Amino acid sequence: MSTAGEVDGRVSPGVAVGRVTPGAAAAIADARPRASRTSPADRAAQLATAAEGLALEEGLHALTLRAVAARAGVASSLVAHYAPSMERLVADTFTSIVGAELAEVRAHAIAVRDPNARLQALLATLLDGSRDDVTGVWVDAWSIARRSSVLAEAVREQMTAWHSAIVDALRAAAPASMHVRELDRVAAHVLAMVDGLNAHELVDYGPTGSGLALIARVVERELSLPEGALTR
Amino acid sequence: MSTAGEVDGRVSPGVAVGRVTPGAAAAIADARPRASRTSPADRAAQLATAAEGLALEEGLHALTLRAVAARAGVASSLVAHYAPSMERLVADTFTSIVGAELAEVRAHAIAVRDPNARLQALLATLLDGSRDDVTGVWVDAWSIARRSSVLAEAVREQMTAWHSAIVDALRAAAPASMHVRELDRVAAHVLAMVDGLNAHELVDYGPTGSGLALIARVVERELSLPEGALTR
DNA sequence: CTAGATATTGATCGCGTGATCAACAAGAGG
DNA sequence: CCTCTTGTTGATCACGCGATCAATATCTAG
Repeated sequence: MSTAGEVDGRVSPGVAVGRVTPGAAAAIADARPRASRTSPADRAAQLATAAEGLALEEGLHALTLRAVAARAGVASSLVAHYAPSMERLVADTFTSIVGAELAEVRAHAIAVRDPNARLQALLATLLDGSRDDVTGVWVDAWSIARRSSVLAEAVREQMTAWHSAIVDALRAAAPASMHVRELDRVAAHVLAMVDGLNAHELVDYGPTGSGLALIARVVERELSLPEGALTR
Repeated sequence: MSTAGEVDGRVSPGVAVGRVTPGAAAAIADARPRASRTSPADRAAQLATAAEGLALEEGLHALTLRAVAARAGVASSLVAHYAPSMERLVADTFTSIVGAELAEVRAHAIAVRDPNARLQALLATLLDGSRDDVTGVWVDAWSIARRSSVLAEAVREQMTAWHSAIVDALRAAAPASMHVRELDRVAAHVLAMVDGLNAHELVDYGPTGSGLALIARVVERELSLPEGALTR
């Protein structure tokens, strides 16, 4: 709007209509059937799903207005309409993905009765390499979070949630005499190892699948469990 | 020069001189005194230094032709002239930074006579937070390596180098009865924890400085050292 | 002192990014 | 059936990216 007359790269100096005719330049943009009119809540959910899938498949870096729009079959301006900014979209998508993973893993672990077996299930699930996509999102997040305080905040929240999930699993398998402080320490140890080992596996470093043995060993000692209690 | 006539954003349809006059459009690009003519080796070294500084200060993501050129006080095309591609520049810069860090830390550790004190010095140096910039480069590298096999290869090389440096330090402090396989296992454990804890610290997660205690505890046990041997 | 070799440059291309906004159209309420 | 709210769109802007190449400027060998 305003400043009239820029069309086709050429400037027509005399034209000062006061308002541009936007369609005049005619560049094909999307060539897509118009998206059906939907309730804001549904559309927001659909865009979130598209963003999550994209991030899992291509990484957080792949979250662009146009890429998310294409995956949802929608104009890029619609994505911008629903997301206040890309920084927020990235942070929210991270939270959704990681939050869902935590809920899923937690549910999977809770289904196991025996505390030792449950702890083992939790650790094994975290390290079996079946969640490389989520691990990739974590690593992307640590990297991007250095430049995005919004994402950094989201990352800290999810790490705290994971920490307490690990503490829960540890407590059930630990002797009652263990204090909260000790459980926190062991949980921090486990979380650091899980994150480190997963980052390593992401670049195909180290013998695959050896991670569980490493962690199980130290956790068994810390919780005074018999050797091999967490590796069957 | 070719395809004539594009100047100032306007297209003069009739002009078909066969060759363009490239300078005609006159857009200010750099406004910088011409860089002194230098030997290729010196210039390459200077550009590498600029790239390393930039990566340490702003992350591997900040490595662009134009950013490196600006820091070196040189035209961006000169950077492109010396680097076969940005992917290579990024991988080489990563290798330089991390390789230098390893050499430095190694030298610092070797200067310590007592094996236990040396091991402690190594671990403390890795975790004291004074190398956040290098940690950032590591995290960026893990993230980018997923899309760059060139960088992934460089990352694996440096991880292997670090692994053996840690093994060296462990061996000196370990009982002679420990086998190579055990030392490898403990080193893998330490490396995973260092990387995990450093990633955590990068987003300000967790109590600062608690990392050394965590690692020292497990290493003392694994090497059959007296409790507190690595924490003074 | 000149001529050749080559280090360095500026311009340009084609593409991708986030953001913005008037215009359009589809469904809901009267 | 018509009106109005609002979900949706296309075009556009200003920017930054890696890469390429003819032209230029400088150093050096003869």
